[in-house]
Amino acid sequence: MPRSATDLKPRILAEARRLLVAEGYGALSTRRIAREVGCTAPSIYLYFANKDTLVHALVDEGFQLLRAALEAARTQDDSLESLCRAYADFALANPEYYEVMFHLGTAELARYPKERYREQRAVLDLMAQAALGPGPEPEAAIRTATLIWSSLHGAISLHLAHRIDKSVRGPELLDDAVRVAVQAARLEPTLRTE
Amino acid sequence: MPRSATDLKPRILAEARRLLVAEGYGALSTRRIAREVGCTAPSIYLYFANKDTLVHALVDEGFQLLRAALEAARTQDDSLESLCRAYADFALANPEYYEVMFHLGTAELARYPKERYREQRAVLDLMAQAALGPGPEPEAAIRTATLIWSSLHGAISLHLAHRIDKSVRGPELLDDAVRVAVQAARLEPTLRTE
DNA sequence: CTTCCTGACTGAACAGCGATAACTTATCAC
DNA sequence: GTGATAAGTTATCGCTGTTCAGTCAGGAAG
Repeated sequence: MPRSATDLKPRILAEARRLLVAEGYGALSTRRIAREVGCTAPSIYLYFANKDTLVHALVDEGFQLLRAALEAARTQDDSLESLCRAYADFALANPEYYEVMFHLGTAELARYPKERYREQRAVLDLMAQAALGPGPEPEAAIRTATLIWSSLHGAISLHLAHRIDKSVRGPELLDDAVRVAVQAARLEPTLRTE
Repeated sequence: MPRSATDLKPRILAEARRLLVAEGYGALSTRRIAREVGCTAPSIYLYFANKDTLVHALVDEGFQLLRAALEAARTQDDSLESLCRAYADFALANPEYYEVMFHLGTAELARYPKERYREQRAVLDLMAQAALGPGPEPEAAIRTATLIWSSLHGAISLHLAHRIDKSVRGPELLDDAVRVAVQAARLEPTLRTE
């Protein structure tokens, strides 16, 4: 067996990704990844400082995928609604990614380096542009985009966790959430002064 | 050291609650609880089938607290807005409870017995009543209430996870989310047919 | 050809986790 | 007193993330 030139790092990452998607976050253990890849657990620490940084790499991947999905949607239909729908579709199509991106416990999440929040910001900026255009008030746009985002995230999050009453069908709720988000964008300027 | 009559079960539960609130979900381990209580880890299994059921007991506690908070708010001001605000206040005042109630990983969450979703339903019913009153269409009320709930939950969830852009102040976002939720309740009947 | 170094990798180990089985002990009924 | 029952223990299993000392291949230098 050749020692080097195995390019272990991408193989570890690939296996982590595969395990995440196939068996969920709970199946992500350094030893399991190592076994699956064909090396020993300590080898992982040659390429990742700890398990957190490995998981964070997957989080980053998730945000890249999400951003790509949103940008693809925007080239087809540059409306806020289509953007929201693309966001929801991404979450439903990649629940494991969405979980690792947003549902890590607050403790794990706190270890995610703050600078990388830029990835999220980029996603938000897409929404902000769609909501208000590149207007003269970027702060208001971010505020509105955050509101839209949180509305979407709430419905998606409850839906993925199977916490929605059975009499409320998931897709309908998501449709409604998108509509509410769009409405929120229109109403937001007037909400505050009401 | 007296053997029996120590009433271990409530002490275990109390210590679990204390650890959850003081150090977060990550600090909840059977061994830690046992050490803190002054017994050994297997003793916990005399009163709880496994760690899940212990955690689920805390989840139930959380829902009871939430429900009590909502009902208290309703006696003061029977409006949807005050109910939403009470919900948000509960989450911000008890972030650890909110985390254990809603941010358990999907795997852990799937083990929570479905019958106990009634607790959540009760909370939802409060919102539904406030939104539409005890009208003739309970299904529509539940749908609207779910929409309101998801909007609130999204903003709270992102806020508690510190995922809100620093230019958007948390309380403002929550205020906006409450307003959007209230608007959603008013608009919901017309959303679908738009 | 030998020596030495470097970098990749491993085996063994540590502390902690949830959980189980087998054992001991205290209490109470008879 | 004796036996049953319940409560709590010790010891253990298999798992986790992580560290450390050691091993071994490949290449460079002499």
